[in-house]
Amino acid sequence: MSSSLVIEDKIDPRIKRTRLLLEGAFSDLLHEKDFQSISVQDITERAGINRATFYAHFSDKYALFEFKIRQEFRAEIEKRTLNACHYSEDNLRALIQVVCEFIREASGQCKSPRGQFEPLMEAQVKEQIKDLFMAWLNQTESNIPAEIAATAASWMIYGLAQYWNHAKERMPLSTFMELILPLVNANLLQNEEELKSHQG
Amino acid sequence: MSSSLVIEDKIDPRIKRTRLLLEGAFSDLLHEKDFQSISVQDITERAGINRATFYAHFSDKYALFEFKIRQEFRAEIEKRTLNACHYSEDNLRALIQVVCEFIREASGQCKSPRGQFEPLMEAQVKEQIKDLFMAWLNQTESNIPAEIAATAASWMIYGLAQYWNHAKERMPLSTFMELILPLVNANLLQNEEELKSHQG
DNA sequence: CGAAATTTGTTGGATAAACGACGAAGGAGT
DNA sequence: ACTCCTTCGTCGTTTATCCAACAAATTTCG
Repeated sequence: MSSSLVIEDKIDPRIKRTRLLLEGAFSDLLHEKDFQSISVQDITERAGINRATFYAHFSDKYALFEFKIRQEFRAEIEKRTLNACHYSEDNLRALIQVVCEFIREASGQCKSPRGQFEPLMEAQVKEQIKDLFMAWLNQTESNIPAEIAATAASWMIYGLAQYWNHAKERMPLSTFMELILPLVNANLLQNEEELKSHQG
Repeated sequence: MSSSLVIEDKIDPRIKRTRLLLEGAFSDLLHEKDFQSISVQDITERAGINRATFYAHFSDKYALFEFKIRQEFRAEIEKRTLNACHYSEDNLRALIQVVCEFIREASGQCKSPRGQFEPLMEAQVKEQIKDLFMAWLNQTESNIPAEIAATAASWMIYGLAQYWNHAKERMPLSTFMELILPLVNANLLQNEEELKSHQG
């Protein structure tokens, strides 16, 4: 059950505990204040963790935020075992759905998503989308370098998901999905000669 | 806001945290197993606390249980500020109500209350009832030693509350209250000469 | 019953967290 | 500009927790 992208040794329970408390406190605070006005003091105070201990784990609140985002997004991916499988249209559809719902959830849960919030989330989520595609595409040989294809796909998917989320009248996700799936797929089909043989 | 019966210094957050986790794990387990079959290992494992650390706080699971009971009962008392006031019929009524509801709650939350469970709870709760009466009665001078009166009252109240809780057809608490209040009051009215002057 | 497995307390050494203090950086108001 | 106040990072020391191991007690089960 270990992730294919992260090595998780048996970690000291104390570390798990403090990180969990810091994340929890941070989440709570994001419901109340906007990202900017939350101080490290606020977080540690709420968490019942000493301020000095915070800096033993994260360099600042941005690092905590990124850690949290990465972790939550990874959890969604792993819940559907997308990290343990290969490229297919079904898996791509599942991935897009995760991204859309993740963005919707996150921006719904926070006081003012538009500040520093979304750019930070964007960077982390895109990176993970890219990593996932890298794992998928590296199983094949292709005329286009995997990193290029993965980068393109991650930007496209995140951009589309954000567009969907911010739209004045947000259309049903299933409708949106059928709309964009051909687009995303088209870019990846250039690698398909090899893929066909892998999927049978 | 400090309790009149316990000195609570600024306590190391780590201590608070581990005790809280141990208590929580213990509560959870009481929903699943009966008291006897819960091991210290179960508790620490569930709490994410090292087993050795458990023994730094409690000598065994009985000590943890007693600590928990005392703390919860005290919380109920303090919530109604019964610890900060004197004897009166209203306060007595409130106290009896706390005891009855506390016993009902506790025995309702646990898998098999009748084992080691209730005797342990009884000892702790009676002791606290007695302490409370001691605080109430020590404000007065009386022909009967306060400790004697407090002991009698604590046994009587707990016994009546347990009777009420275990009855096949549990009568409404308000009914029961009016039934027993004269009884309990009678024992304390022997001290009333002095009390009258205190309450005006 | 007796063997195997589990739980129990306890220990010593390693590590994470708490604490208090410090100077520096940033903001608010005069 | 200035002071006042808060937050920020960082440091050294103390304390709580972790961990592995141990013998003793207890439970389980054949």
